[in-house]
Amino acid sequence: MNGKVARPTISDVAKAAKTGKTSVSRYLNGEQNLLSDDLRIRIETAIADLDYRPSQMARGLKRGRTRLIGLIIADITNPYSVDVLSGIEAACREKGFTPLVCNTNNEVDQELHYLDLLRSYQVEGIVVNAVGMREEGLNRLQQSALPMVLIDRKIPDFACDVVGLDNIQAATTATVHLIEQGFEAILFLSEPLGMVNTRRERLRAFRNTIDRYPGIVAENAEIPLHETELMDNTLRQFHTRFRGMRKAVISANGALTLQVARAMRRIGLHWGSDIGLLGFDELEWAELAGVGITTLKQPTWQIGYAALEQVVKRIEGAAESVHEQVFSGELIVRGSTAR
Amino acid sequence: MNGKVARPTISDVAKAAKTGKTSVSRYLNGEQNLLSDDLRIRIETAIADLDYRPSQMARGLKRGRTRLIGLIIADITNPYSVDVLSGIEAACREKGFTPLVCNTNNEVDQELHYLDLLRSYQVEGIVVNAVGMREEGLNRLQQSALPMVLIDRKIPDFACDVVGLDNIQAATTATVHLIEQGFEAILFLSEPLGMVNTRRERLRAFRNTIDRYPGIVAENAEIPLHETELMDNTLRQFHTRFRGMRKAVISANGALTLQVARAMRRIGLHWGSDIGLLGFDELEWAELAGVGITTLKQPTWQIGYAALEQVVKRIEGAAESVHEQVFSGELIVRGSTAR
DNA sequence: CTGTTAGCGCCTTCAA
DNA sequence: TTGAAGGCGCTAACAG
Repeated sequence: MNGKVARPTISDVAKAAKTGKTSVSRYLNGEQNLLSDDLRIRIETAIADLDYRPSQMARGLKRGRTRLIGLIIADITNPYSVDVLSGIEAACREKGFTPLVCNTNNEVDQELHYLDLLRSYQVEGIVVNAVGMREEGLNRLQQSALPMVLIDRKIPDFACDVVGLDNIQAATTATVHLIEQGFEAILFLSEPLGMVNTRRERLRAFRNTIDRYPGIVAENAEIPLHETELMDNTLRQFHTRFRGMRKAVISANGALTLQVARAMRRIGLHWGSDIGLLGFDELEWAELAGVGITTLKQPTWQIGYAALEQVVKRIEGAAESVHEQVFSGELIVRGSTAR
Repeated sequence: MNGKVARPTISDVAKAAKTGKTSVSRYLNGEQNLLSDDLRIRIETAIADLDYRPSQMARGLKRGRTRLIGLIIADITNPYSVDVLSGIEAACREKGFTPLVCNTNNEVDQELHYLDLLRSYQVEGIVVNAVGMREEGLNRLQQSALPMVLIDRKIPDFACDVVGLDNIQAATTATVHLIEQGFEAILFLSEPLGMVNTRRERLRAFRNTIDRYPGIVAENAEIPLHETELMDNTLRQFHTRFRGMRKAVISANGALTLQVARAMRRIGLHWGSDIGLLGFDELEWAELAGVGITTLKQPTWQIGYAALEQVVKRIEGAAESVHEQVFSGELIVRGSTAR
């Protein structure tokens, strides 16, 4: 009466429906029109009776199609990633794939580990929001020749489909906005640029834009996320150095904006009055923080969705050359950049 | 030169190492001590040369052990869920399991869909943060007799291991804090109670605590997350009805706290001065919102970790009766509940 | 329209 | 210490 009841197999269904496995298999694979009504109904009821579900393991083994897609997410704690994930998931559901989510916690080691894992589960494609992934990771990846698309960020020296924000447009929009609001000295804050193309592109667009407006001062600084002292000092100095001018800070991503806001709190700088503040990435709490923080919102969900669409295209054999897809950001103006 | 290179199989390795598949299999399964040094080395290099990875699909099929654990998350957009997830992941890594993350988006349909999916991938256990899941879902679950543990919230009429917050302790701590801070009328705000045990337990503990302090007024209201008007009115009324008394609001979870804060903004109520505010769940922006918001922080990561440990125990055959594990919350005091 | 058969890649007796 | 053979649950020829 107790003990593990073995899962019913296709043979059990065949037996119960008094037919062969092939017909059941056909039924399962949508070739139902090839079956007589009678047989179809028998199979239907047998499946229902036994509460049968085909084993994806066996299917995957046989067909080589696992319908699995690997997701490598740099930091699942980041709202950006989560929103993207959400878009990917929706797309997966629509296309009949199942996402295998791997959180690398911003550690390159984990990235390698998960890459292996995904291969061993024979995922049909991968969507990656990479942290580091150089050499080793790249080699493994290229060997496996798996359909893959990058999100947000490119990997240096690696030609691959990418989906992300139109960094030029976004950074330009943000910068112009600040200038129009009358800010005269602007500090672009980012995490260390490294080889991260998004950071570099945003910074470059920022500088290019400022160059078009003589008299406006452009500065930039690279600050690791948790270097609070460096952050405090940088802001303090920027503030005193341009005393008498209208100043503003652009923060290159959401996680950093949080740190900037905290730092301003600590050193008693009020955004909106003492200093302007504009951050990339929308934050659910942006309107609640003081007079509100102006943000540049990315269409995160769409980015995720598009990324998955792109892998699926590749899985289905699209052979076009490397495909880059960018989405425009949207400026959401709040008190922190008011005149 | 191009075209898909077929993944190497165990046979390829065997061939390359000039031996049989059995030995390779033994090598892979840690029975390396049974192999001669010579053979072991040959296999080792063959594996490295071919960059071979055993197919989990085939393994799963053969042994019935997929090393897959299904995670059903009600809303991946919720920071609570993400933190828990993060703990689960860490534990998975340690125990050698792979999480299959399913986001149900708070939809019962999705829950059923994913339950099927997980079964079809033959996951060995499930960790669930359920939304609804009644009848249908339950039946399917009970039939499958899969090791399972619930997170945060129980499912009515379903005996199952649970890991979550000590709601009584937490709600009591929160309530006592407010009373000690001199608040005389306290409104407990939650989403509709429904059959959600966490909401009910928190509310009950709140009322029980207040009962011990004569003269303190306790109220409560149920407000769906996005009913902004209802929220506004409820707060407004509460505020005017107890004019002249020191009032505070407790919000039963993080998502709701965000809505409460927004509503207070809208109707011009300032937490910390006009009214007290305390929310369950820590928020990364809690210190940035006005004078700061006092929160009751859950050890989310630990909860996730513990949940996974528990499923693994079950997978490995623990037959103890239903196991409930609760963690204490920690009050983080900020400006919103100052005297 | 329907059934038989031969593997997919791996592990596990069983025999050498 | 090693290898050969069978089968996990399923699909895809190939016959009827």
